[in-house]
Amino acid sequence: MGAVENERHDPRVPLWTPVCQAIAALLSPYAEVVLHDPGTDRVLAIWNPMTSRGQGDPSLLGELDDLDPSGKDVYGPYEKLLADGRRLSSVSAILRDAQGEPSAVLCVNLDRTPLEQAAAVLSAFAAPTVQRPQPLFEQDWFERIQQVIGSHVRVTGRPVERLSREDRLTILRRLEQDRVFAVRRAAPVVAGALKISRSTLYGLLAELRAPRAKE
Amino acid sequence: MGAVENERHDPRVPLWTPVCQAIAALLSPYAEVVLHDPGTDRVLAIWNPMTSRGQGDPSLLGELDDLDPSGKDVYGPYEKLLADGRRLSSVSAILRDAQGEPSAVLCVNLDRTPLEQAAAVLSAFAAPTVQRPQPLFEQDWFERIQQVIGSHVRVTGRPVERLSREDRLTILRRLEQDRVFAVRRAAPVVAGALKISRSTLYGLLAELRAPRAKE
DNA sequence: CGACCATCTGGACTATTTGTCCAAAATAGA
DNA sequence: TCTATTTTGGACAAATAGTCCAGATGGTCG
Repeated sequence: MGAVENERHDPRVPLWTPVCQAIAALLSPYAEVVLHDPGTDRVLAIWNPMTSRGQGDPSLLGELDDLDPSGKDVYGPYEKLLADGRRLSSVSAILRDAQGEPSAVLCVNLDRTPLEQAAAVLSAFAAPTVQRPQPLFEQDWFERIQQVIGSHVRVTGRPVERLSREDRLTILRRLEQDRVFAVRRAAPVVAGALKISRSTLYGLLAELRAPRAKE
Repeated sequence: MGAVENERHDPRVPLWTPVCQAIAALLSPYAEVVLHDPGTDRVLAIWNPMTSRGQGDPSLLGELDDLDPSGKDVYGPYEKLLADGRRLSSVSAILRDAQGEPSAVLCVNLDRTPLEQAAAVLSAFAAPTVQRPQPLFEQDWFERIQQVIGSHVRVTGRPVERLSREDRLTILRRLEQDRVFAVRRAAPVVAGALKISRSTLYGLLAELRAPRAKE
């Protein structure tokens, strides 16, 4: 930890330390508590770190992505995935000083993996051995694409070649909901099926995924 | 502990009592252990009874339904439903004397309800509130992983930490069949769930996928 | 105990896939 | 035809997937 000195005396750290420590202690060892400086976008302090981040490091993970100042100060819990496969539940909160000005951003990352494993063990314990008949899994993501597009074409009566922009957005919204793009190589296949270029595909997707950027 | 005059001296009861008592103690208070007489179809003894049956009562629940003497002596676990809605997992075993003759039938009935409730609590803990838009398609790949691994662990009795190389290959073969690795980011999750490194994971996978390289 | 074998690990590295960007071409409309 | 919008191909940048290997680990056997 290099740049410790110049932030050691940041008044915000001692201010929020008790809360953070309490949370970290309560949820240890499965939760990491991070205090960010929203101005410099760096870590002010961290308790029980799960990644290799330390104080002064830039805020990774996009924890501060879209903390729009409209309305709520608490975000999540939403899901995050670590490189090593752990699944986190994260909540963030904007901490304000006495004047109501944003002072720091608090993030709590809880590793859900052990809980989920425990749940799996418990629910499987002494359960009948007969396996569930396997939900077909994602064999059919390909068919699914055909299906969604085909059905839309049939409903609107427009052939794939001349669907409107809106049509395509609708279809993509649907495929996105169905998590089709969580399957490797699905994107180019969809582009092909829609007879549009990969660029366009990603453009439309970005539009969908953007919270409310447009308008 | 059940004991009635006219059967007090049945030599089978003292013979099997230690095992039954041990099982009952281990799983108490959620399991009932019953010792049946396959000849008279009556209860020889019962520990930790969950229903109102007692010693000498006729064997209810059809626990002895189809214990065909061909091959295995252990049956289940299969599911049973109690009148009050509790879900039981049951195993039965034919106990044989020194001559190999059927001596008694052991049934263990485990009440799964509290476990299932606990599992529900655990899996809900800190789960993202906004997620799960559509269970339509399979986002279940994660659960699937838990399921496959969990079931293997249960069957072999080995905890995840000390599965053998073969165990892991078996599990991976299964996951591969289920196309789990066609899902983005599945690999590190599997590695994490198996408690092995990403390297090892890919090594084992390569071994599986190699046509006939090994030998 | 110590050598030995098999396997696993962390990390560096390469390959493939995903996602972004932009200037130019295509298309739709008035 | 002229203009505004959208699409396209292709160049990049970023993220994931997969490979490789030297060293760590763990179990076995004399």
